[in-house]
Amino acid sequence: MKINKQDIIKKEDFLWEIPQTFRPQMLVPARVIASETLLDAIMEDRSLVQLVNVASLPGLIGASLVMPDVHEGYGFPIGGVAATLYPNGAISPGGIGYDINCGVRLLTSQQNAEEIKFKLEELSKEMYAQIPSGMGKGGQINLNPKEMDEVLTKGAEWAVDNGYADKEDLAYMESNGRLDNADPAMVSEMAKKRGSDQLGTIGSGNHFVEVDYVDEIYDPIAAEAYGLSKGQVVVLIHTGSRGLGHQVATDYIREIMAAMPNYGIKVPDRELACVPFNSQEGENYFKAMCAAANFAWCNREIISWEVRKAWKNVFGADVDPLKLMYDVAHNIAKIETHQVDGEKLKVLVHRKGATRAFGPGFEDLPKEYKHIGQPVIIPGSMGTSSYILAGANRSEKISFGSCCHGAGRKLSRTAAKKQVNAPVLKEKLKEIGIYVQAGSFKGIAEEAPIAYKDVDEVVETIQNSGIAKKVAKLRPMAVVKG
DNA sequence: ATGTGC
Repeated sequence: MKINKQDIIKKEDFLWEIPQTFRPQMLVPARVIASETLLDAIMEDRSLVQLVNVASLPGLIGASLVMPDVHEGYGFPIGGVAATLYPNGAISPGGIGYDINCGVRLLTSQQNAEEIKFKLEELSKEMYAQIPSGMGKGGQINLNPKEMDEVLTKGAEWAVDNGYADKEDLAYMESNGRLDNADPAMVSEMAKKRGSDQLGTIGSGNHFVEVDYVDEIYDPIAAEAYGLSKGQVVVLIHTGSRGLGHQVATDYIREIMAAMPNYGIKVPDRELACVPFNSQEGENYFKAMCAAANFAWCNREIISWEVRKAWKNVFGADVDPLKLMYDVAHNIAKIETHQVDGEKLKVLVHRKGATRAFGPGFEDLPKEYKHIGQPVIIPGSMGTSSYILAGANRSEKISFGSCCHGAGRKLSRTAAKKQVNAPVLKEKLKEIGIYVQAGSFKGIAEEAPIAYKDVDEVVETIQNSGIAKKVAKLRPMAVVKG
């Protein structure tokens, strides 16, 4: 299948549509949120073919959607949103991704960039020492089976109960860092074993811990509500459920592929394997996915503990504590209520490389954010800007309350490695005041800024589409990578 | 993304 420009209709500025009539198996139209230039870039890979494939999944409603940072992924595009009818529509592990509850959080300090500049190199080294990173790497905490089950059930709350964090953090996390449908019994022993020493570790690839400063404020009222001010030093943490979530995805993709024929489901790409949510396999996967999501929230909480420890070691025990601004998941499926064609429906929203972005009035928000909308955290690539946005009510109308999740990959990892001289890049970043601490030059090359789309353009497109609005821009000062 | 691959 090939998709050409003439197959795409401009619905409005920044919203494009491949109509349902494009392919007989489509149940709904496929939509793209993008500027014209980004749309051209999106057409370079298989993202739109995958988007059209998603539009044929059983129970899919409204439209299959992609964000301006989209690129191709396993079956589903990364940067995609798919809502299926609950409880008899499809659930598909490929629509969530291998790194279940990969996500981002932002910690805010009371210090400004000028004040900490002279300690930056020391800080980046101390953070690198405190935060285990890299492929297959374990950390300090070894969970016994009972503790593992508690983590899978309680999520970030486990970190609070065990002295790694204060209770206040929980209010500042999507779903309070805990999904109630989790069932540890649905997670394989292999997955538990792989995760047993991985709490508090970032892993590799695009995962990182980064010290940034607030470079620009676009919306002073929202910024004040979120506790952001110009020049302020903040910390971005990007990671997920590590080997545990990966194993859950592996286990259930296999099981669901085998079970699919029993439900008479045929999909255009085997990587879209799915079953009805209310089938045995579907329910088991959902319970395991929720457990893996809880593991990821606990992981980001323990990493925050490590960052806070490094902070005290460098700035002294009585430095003002780092506060959690917010924590968002961007690889997850959630049961939500949405208005579709004038009808209120319960749906399972698959967000794969997409962030929840409900607007003002949304219930699951701390009270000081409720009139602003949900914070959306958009990390850029290494050495470029990141953004804090606020979800807008328009997202509830056109994107099932979702927004983009990053800059979006432009080059494959292999292509990036060919083009980038990592030691030179590391030096160049240091010259412009960004300290990179990485376990491997391979990781630096794969994550080089040229491997990514222009985050400024992606965020501008989001703002113009109306699904979220810009609150602040962040600039990096120090990066810890795997 | 991932103890990097049927």
